[in-house]
Order: sequence, then C-alpha cells, then structure tokens
Amino acid sequence: MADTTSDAEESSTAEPVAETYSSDELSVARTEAQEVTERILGLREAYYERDEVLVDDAEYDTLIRRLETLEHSFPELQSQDSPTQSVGGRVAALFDPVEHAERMLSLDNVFSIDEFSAWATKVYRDAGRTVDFLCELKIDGLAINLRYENGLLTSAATRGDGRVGEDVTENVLLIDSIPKQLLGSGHPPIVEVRGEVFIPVAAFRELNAEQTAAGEKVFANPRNAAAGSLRQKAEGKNADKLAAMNRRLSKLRMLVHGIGAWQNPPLSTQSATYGLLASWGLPTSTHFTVVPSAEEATAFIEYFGEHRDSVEHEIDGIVIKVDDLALHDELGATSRAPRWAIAFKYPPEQVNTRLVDIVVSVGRTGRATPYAVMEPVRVAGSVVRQATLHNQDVVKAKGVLIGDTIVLRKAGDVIPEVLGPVVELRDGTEREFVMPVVCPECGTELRAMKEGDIDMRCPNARSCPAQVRGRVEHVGSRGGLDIEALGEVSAAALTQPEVPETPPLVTEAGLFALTLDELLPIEVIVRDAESGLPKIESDGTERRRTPFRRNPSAAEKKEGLTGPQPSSAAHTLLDELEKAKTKPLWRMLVSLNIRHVGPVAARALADYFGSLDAIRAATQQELAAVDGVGPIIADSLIEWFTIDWHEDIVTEWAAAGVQFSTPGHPGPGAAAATEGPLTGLTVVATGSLDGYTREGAQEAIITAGGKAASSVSKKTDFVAAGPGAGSKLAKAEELGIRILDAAQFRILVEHGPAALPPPATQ
DNA sequence: CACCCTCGAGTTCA
DNA sequence: CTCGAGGGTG
Repeated sequence: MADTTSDAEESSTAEPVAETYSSDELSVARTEAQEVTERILGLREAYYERDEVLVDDAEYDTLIRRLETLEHSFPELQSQDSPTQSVGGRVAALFDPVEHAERMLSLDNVFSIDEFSAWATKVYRDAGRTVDFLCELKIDGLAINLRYENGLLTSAATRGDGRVGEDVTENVLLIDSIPKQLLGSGHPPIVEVRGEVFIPVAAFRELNAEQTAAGEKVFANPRNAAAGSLRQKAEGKNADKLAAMNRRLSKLRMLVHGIGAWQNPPLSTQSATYGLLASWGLPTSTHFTVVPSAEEATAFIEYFGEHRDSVEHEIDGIVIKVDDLALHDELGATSRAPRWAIAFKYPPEQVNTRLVDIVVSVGRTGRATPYAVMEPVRVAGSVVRQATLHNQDVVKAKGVLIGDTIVLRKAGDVIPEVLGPVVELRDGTEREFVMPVVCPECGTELRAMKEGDIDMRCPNARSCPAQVRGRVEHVGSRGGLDIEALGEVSAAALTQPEVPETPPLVTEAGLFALTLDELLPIEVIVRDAESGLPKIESDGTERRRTPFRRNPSAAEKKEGLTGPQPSSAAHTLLDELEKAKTKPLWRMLVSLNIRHVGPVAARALADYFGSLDAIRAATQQELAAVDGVGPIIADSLIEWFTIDWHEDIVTEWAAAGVQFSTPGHPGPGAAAATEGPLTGLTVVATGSLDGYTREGAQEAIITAGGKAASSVSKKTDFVAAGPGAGSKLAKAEELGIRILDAAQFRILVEHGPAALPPPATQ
C-alpha cells in the first residue's frame, strides 16, 4: 500500500503521453472520468455528511487510481477541483482544517502470517541484531491527534490526509477519558499525542437502542457510530438535541499509542513511552505486550484472532512495533508509513461484492427460495459465493438489485447474509429481481398455498425433481433414518441420473426395493462446484461419473470377471438401507416428510401410538391430545394420509420389509414418562462433548428421562457445553444457568443432579 | 397474548 | 449454527 503514493507521484512527473488519441477516445474517456468523479463525490458526501462508509479503502483507492490514469492519459481532463487533487484527501468541508505539527503516518498492512514473517525478516536483516516487538490491539476507531501546549489540551484533530486533519476539539473536550490537562511536570512545552477514539461494543448497543427509541437511524457498526458521534455539529441544535449529542459523546473512549512532535524524548523504548503517557494521565491500552521474537508476536496475533470478542472494543487487527526507539531512526519510514511498525489485519467481517444474479431454488417442501449469487469473496475467513434471501419480500426489503455492489457479512460468524446495496455505486444497468411464475425445476406454476402466505411453493410435490431429490435426501439425513451412503449426491443420482432415462426412483416409494441391477447403470454428469456448469472433457463431451459401478481390478479379471463391478458405495447403500428397515418408528415418521413433523413431534407420536397404523386410525382430537402435538400438526397428519401416492410410499416400504411399529408397545395411550435420574429436567447440549456425539448426548438425556431441548431458555435446567460452544453458552451465562463440562454431564445423565459437585462460585 | 420452542432452509467447516 | 416463520403452551 505504501507504493500507492509513490505511483501517483511518479505518474505526475512522468513524460507526458504522446497525444495520439482520437477525439472519439477522448469523449469516451471524458464520459468515464465524469462517472468515476461522480461516484467518488457521492462516496465522499456519504462519508462526510452522513458518516456512512460505503466502500472499503481498497475500492475507494481503485476509483481514485482509475481517475488518475484517465487524467494522465488525457491531460485535457485534469482540473483543479478533481478528486485526484486531494488524494487520500478526505478533508471535510464541515470542520476547520488543522495542520499536524508532525505528519501522521498510517501503517502498512499485512493480511497473513506469511506476509508478517516476511516483514519481520526484513526488520531483522536491516537491524542486524535481535529485536523486541511490542504487540498491541488495533482498535477499529478513528485516529486522533491531541495537541497539548504547556500541559493543556489545545487542539484535537482527525488524521485527514496525514498532514491536515479536521478540527474536532470542541467535541473531544466532551469525552471524559481524555484529560484536558496533563499530570506531572516532565512534559515538553508542545507535544502531540496520537491515539484512537472508539465506542465500546456495549455502549454501541446502548446507543443504537437509544437511536431506535428516538426514531433516529441506527449505526451499522461501532466504527461508524464513533465517527458519527465525534463529527456532530453543535450549531443549530436545540437544547434537547444538544443533550442527546452530549450523551453520545460521553460514550466515546480513547486510547493513546504514540507521541508526535517531540524532539529527543528521554526514552529508549516504545513500551517506556506508554508508561510515560500513562504517567501524564493519558489512557493507554492494557492489552499490549513486549515479546523477544517474531514467533511470539505471531502467537499474540493468533490468540487475539480467536478472542476478538473478549475485548470491550472492536479490533480489526494487531499492530506490531519495534520496541527499541533507536531502531526506529535506523529503519526510517517511507513517504506514507514507518518501516518499524506493521498492522496485521484480520479478515474483515463485512465486505463488498457484486450481486451477479438472484436465482431461485426449490426445497423438499416445494418452497421456492431466492438466493444471491455473488462474485466469490473472502469474508470472516472463508470464501462465500451464495447467500439466502429467504423470499421475495426480503429481497424487496433489502432493496438489492441484480448487478448491485452489495454489503455482505457473516451472521454469527457463520451464515452469509446480504445486508443491502451500495446505492452510490449503481450505474443504471442494475435490474430488479422478479419472482419467477413457474418452478425453475419442473415448470409447474408456483403459488401461495394459503391466503396471505409470502412463501411461494411448487404444487407438483409428487414429481418435481427438486422435491423428490430433497425428500430422498431427507430420508437419509441424520434426523431421518441416518443413512450415511444416502446424502445429497446419491439422492440426486438415484432420482435424476443421466442414464438410465427412467430413474430408479420416481418417488421415494421405491427406495427400499432398490437392487444392484438398478444401481449399476447409473451415470451422472460431473458439475463444477462453483459455476454449476457441466465439466467438459477434451473431446467436447460432458464428463460423467458412475457412482455405483467401477471397472474390475486386474485380480478380478484374472478370475474371469470382465464386466463392470458394483462400487463399494453401491454395497454400502444397500446394506444401510437394509439396516434402516428396523430403525425406530419416529425415524420412519420423520422420513415420510410430513409437514411439521420433525424429530421432536415424531418422537412424541411414536411414543404415544407405537405404530403407524394407530396414528392413521386416530382422529384429529386424539392426535392433538399428544403432548407437543396440536391441531395443526394433527391436521397435517390426517391430510397426509389422504393422498394416494403417500399411501403408496407406506405400502411399498412395508412390502420391502420396513417396520412401522415399536415392538412391544402396548398400543395407543399416554406412554409413562421415562423414569430416570433426569425426570422433569431440561438439558441442552452444545459444542463437542468428550465421549459423546451430538446425537449421543441427546439420546443420553432422553434415556435418562430428561428433555433434550435445542435452544436455551428460562426453562433450561442445565447446559452441557464443550469446546466450540457458541451462542448457547453465552445465553446460558446470561440466564445464570448451570454449565457443565463433559465429565459433569456424564455424572448428570448417569446419577442425576444430586451427584454433581456443588457449583463453583465465581 | 406473550413467550418459548420446533421446523425448515441455507451454508460452510473439519 | 442462525434465521424467519409459525406452531404450542401457560
């Protein structure tokens, strides 16, 4: 990034380009330059007047550089008021400019441990000796320069372009954590102190709640909130507004991390500087450490990469500085950044990308779900190319158009979520998403199943390929019959193979009657995971795969087996289907794909009735009498049995040997609640518990007579949490629910709560 | 009528 | 694992 500035400088002093372009080319370039200029001005306006950060710095720089290139190639396009004349020049019109006594440099960035190591190697080489590194958190806030004259705070300014910033003294005077007068007496007559103004995450939430209550807009993130709060103007505000403004400013905090404009300070290390700053009464971070090697700096980076949430403010990286001040002078600086420090940037949690298309997928229930197809982009540590948009109302509410640049984040650090469009970057070619009228998989007209339903569904439940595939996959899923060999790929191969023309499974009815002979001929087309397009062989044909057969091995040929042999996947699938036939009744119920009947409702029904026949014979009232089953689920069950091809599933599965009853069940009636050590208790298991699978832990709770809930609430008695536990653990802590580790969980399910050691007191 | 809970779907990772 | 939607319960 340090190169950016020098490139720009070089381009302005380089030989003028020979004027060989035509007037046509010039007018094309003029149009583009105007467009780019407008975009940049739009972004600046958003940034300065509405405190909105619409694009990241890299994208902003790209626009600036494009304009520079154009102006360089076509000198006619240069002008005094071009945005390129104030590069980095995010200097505001609203605040008075302040010149810093010493240039505020920014830091070069590295984005990986490798890049960091390369930087460290260069430092070692240039230093020619061992180096201590000071590691500190890089706060995601605003860089501020405080100027103290004779110990009194006289001015506070943003960084601006590094040389000239905006005067925000009035507002900074209202931030409590910034001393207006320095303590002690050792400070020089004029000293500049650099630091970061930010809003702690908790205060940010408070602020947004207040904004909502007051009907004002909420801030997208703490950084924006800090910037917005610091850049408020008092002028023209009435008493109420002024009070609100002061309240916002009071939430801001500052931490200082450097000194500017002080010749020959009586110090030898950066860490000693922090001690001195603290002795003057300035707030310094407690999260810093000095380490003797780059390896240990790496460990610091990795530690906080995993514990970003443990800090009260948002951090976007780690700053590593050479501790020895003498070395700072030896290493020097480029025009933009010092060589003795580097910023390690963590992967951003919010990024911009292009919305290439909005496509509709159909699930096993026939629901048509629009999802965003995006330019692949790295966010929070993984590459994302798709994100669900739920339904057409959500698409509308988010206001995104196909072709938009959009803001993307990972909700809960896992699930990609489209936040909205960057309206300023539209160029007029974007188009609105229109919900298709027909099912993208089978062409049947989509419709809302109920009055006022937002969801559109494909009514062709029996033969829509997407629905059949989805249902077959659901049978094999963990909540269903848990058939390892029957996942997404097998389900597709069985229901929509390229060969044979008629698939082995037209509906799931034939699943348990599958034979090797039916599996062998199956051929599927290999598709690219990214584009979804078939992969093409060198001879121009689509690449095919035969998941259930393979060529005979040399040994088999010797024994005279010349024809294709069944693959191990084929054997596994048939074996597992055989075993599945006698699995518990509730798994069968889940596998029938009855609306609203998931593992929980299915268990309740199976325990109560003991057989599918008993369920079929029951009236709505009888079904609804089951704990956990209400009139809607009851209706859904009755409705399900009225459809012929549903009955065919039961008939054919039964004919193939599927057991639809619980052996030894006495028949319909309230099953006696399992008596055990956990009777009456609700337990939630989360994270990986040593000695238990996710399923196993649930099973253990149920066999002990307890209720295995899936989310933590007031009614939860215990939460068993292992490593990797996420929000449920946090929720449990919030509600003050006792949290158990794997060993304690084992005691609980085997011997009951009384056997637990007394809770550790905090 | 509040809650609390389950269902269903999409998504990525080890 | 998280969300929205919508069902179930007190």
